[in-house]
Amino acid sequence: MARPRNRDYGELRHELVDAGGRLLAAEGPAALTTRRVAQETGVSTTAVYQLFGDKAGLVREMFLAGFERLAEAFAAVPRTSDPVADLLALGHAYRANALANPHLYELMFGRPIPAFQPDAATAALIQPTFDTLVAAVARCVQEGEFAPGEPYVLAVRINALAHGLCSLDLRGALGGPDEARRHWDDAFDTMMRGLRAAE
Amino acid sequence: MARPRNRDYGELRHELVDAGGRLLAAEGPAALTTRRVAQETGVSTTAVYQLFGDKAGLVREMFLAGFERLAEAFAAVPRTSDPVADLLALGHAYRANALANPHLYELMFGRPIPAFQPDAATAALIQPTFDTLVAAVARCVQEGEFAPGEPYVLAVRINALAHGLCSLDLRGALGGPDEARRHWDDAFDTMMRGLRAAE
DNA sequence: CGTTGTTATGTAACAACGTTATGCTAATCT
DNA sequence: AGATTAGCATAACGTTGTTACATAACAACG
Repeated sequence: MARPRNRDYGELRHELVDAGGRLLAAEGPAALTTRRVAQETGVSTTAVYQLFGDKAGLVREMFLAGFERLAEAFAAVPRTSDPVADLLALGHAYRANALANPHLYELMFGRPIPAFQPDAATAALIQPTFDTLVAAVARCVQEGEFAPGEPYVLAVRINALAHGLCSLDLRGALGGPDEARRHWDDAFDTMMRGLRAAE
Repeated sequence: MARPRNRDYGELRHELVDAGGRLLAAEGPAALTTRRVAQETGVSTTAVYQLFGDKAGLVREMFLAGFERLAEAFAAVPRTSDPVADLLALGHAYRANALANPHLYELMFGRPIPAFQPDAATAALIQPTFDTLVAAVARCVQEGEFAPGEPYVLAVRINALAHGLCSLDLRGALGGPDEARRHWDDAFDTMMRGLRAAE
């Protein structure tokens, strides 16, 4: 009856998201225009609207791709017999991911493109990434390293510190690379000390 | 020989910054256009360019006004004999300020308007606001409540946690108002525990 | 007091943006 | 093979930031 609808699953979709990712990483959110994304991919802007509805739809895909990358970085962190060390390793993976692509990090945790704001459905899709952190915290509690507490709540605490530090770092408020790294490690030391079970 | 240049110090300047602040607070960064700001003030867009150079110049002024407001909120926090309680009060003032005007908070600590990025000179102007926090931390160290440490470094740690929590809160990731408040208080309890001097 | 040089401001236009109406192309089903 | 319809390009619309131009206001000088 009709031409097949590879609309949602075509590879053009992936190419556009990829081009958008490259543009964002290289030149920042201001360079992320539908025209440039289309041009880089060798198609017209119409493709973006056909495949994603509007620019926010494309950005939404880039947003989710960012979280997938973060989830992969988390998955690559080995699990040892020291739950606290594992938690700190997760933190370093989070930090490395942020520093590797600052603009993408801002897209994931800030709001550099006013037209895009993750809705509830989108927010739900990134929950698994956060759950990795919750699980690592739960291990620390179960093995008696942390004082008793609901792992989810403790994870929020750690997440807040991590995000705050990355945010300051990307703004250049933490000094040079070495100094920034020291801030990170020392801040997590303090946080771990606060979470530790009483001796 | 010439007309006086009230260019930099006229009250029109203040009116435009004010109108921009109202627009940002009420409708968010997408509504902050030079045309609307000019229209609200009853002048033409040219005035913005004459007084501020470009849109980023106007936004820069709004940015600084935001930090002045925060500094005032900090100054209104009374100083008691309990330095840790005073520090926590400073934190609550920070939080209240963020929740009172989320869009302004994002302008101050995020990057919702790509055209505006605070340069080094602008960043230097907001240092005094941060110094208030450093001073409060220094008291905690001097009076033996906190373990010895450089106050500036400890303040960064606290600032990171505060910003991370506000950021999550404004994104709605902390649940309802009561739950968000509990997250804040508990997170600061943990941080204070980590900073405390050994008994 | 009028001329002159400079500033303040409005008008109108520019390029670039997000978006959409229109229509051609080509792939699939009957 | 012909009909049907998704996929995409062309070209336009309205809005954005910005600027060239013109005009009006004002202070200093003759």
